[in-house]
Amino acid sequence: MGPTASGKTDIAIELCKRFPCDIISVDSALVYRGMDIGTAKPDAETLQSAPHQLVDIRDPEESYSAGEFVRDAESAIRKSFANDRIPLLAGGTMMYFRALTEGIADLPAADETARAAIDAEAAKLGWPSMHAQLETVDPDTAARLDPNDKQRIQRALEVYRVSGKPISEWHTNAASESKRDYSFAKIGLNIEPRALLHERIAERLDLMIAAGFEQEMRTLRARPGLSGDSTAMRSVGYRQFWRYLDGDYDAAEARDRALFATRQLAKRQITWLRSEKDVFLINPLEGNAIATITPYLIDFLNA
RNA sequence: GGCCAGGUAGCUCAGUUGGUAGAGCAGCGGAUUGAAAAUCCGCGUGUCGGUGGUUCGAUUCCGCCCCUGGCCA
Repeated sequence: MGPTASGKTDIAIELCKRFPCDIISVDSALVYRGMDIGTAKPDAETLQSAPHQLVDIRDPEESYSAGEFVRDAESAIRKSFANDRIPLLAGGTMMYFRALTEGIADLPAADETARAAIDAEAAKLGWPSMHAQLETVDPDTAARLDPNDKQRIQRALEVYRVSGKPISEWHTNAASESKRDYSFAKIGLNIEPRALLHERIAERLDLMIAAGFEQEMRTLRARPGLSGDSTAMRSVGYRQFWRYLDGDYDAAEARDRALFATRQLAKRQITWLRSEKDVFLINPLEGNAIATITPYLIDFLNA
């Protein structure tokens, strides 16, 4: 696990050459078909020689979620073990990692109808008012959410409306730990100092643009079911280039905005990483990363 | 060379009728339970271009100089 552009894919593929691993992607954007360049998805050839589970499993019009990920990942992990292989989870969607390793409450799934209704109300009344509404049905959740945190307020209201039960109650009730007969060796990748990560991010973004990211965007924009509000199109890079193609600003500004968004993403990922317990942290630029990881992994596997 | 407009935070700019200044963006820190590459919260000392002068006090007024842009030669 680690921030974007820290070299996770390369290291995962190297590890596969030394251990009998099955790579399972932990990435909320790689799940989408047709979003290849802007997500830095490994190319077809690489995927052929080093197959990744949970890549290209959704169309960009569809949604995916942490809950679905946990189910899919657990299923892939079981299959891998059944074949006497080692599941290697690789990616940067830190909430997915957290949900998988710490468990996630068994909550009602997303409900498009309820969300649309809440959005419509919020457009009229504003989110602070929706927050006040939440306070009357679920004061505990309202207390921990900022009145402007639309996404979480919406989710809390949605759960209450579709189930009649506050989300805080779901959380406390569903504390049942799923019993696992395996444990995780957490390997965290990070590049320090930050400026070095920023350089890699900029280089990679310019490579994406040179590789035809704009054409990929045009193809996506031609899909009738997609809009700038689509979940997939809110991804880093895609969001900024969508607006560029809308004519809101020029290509140079799109590139800059995408760059900023990527750095901000990396920062949030690093915040998750810092709070992660029992991580074996390495800097891929210092020494030989594989040589550092190998003894750690062997110890873990022996234990 | 002359005239005009500017030179204030990393960037774009606001402002101070003279009491040493503040927004947006960037950056940094944090939160994170089915959208998470999402969503949200917090953090603002910078020779106010330089130098003289007036003043109790100048980033603010005046002189000179430097730089940038435009117009005129």
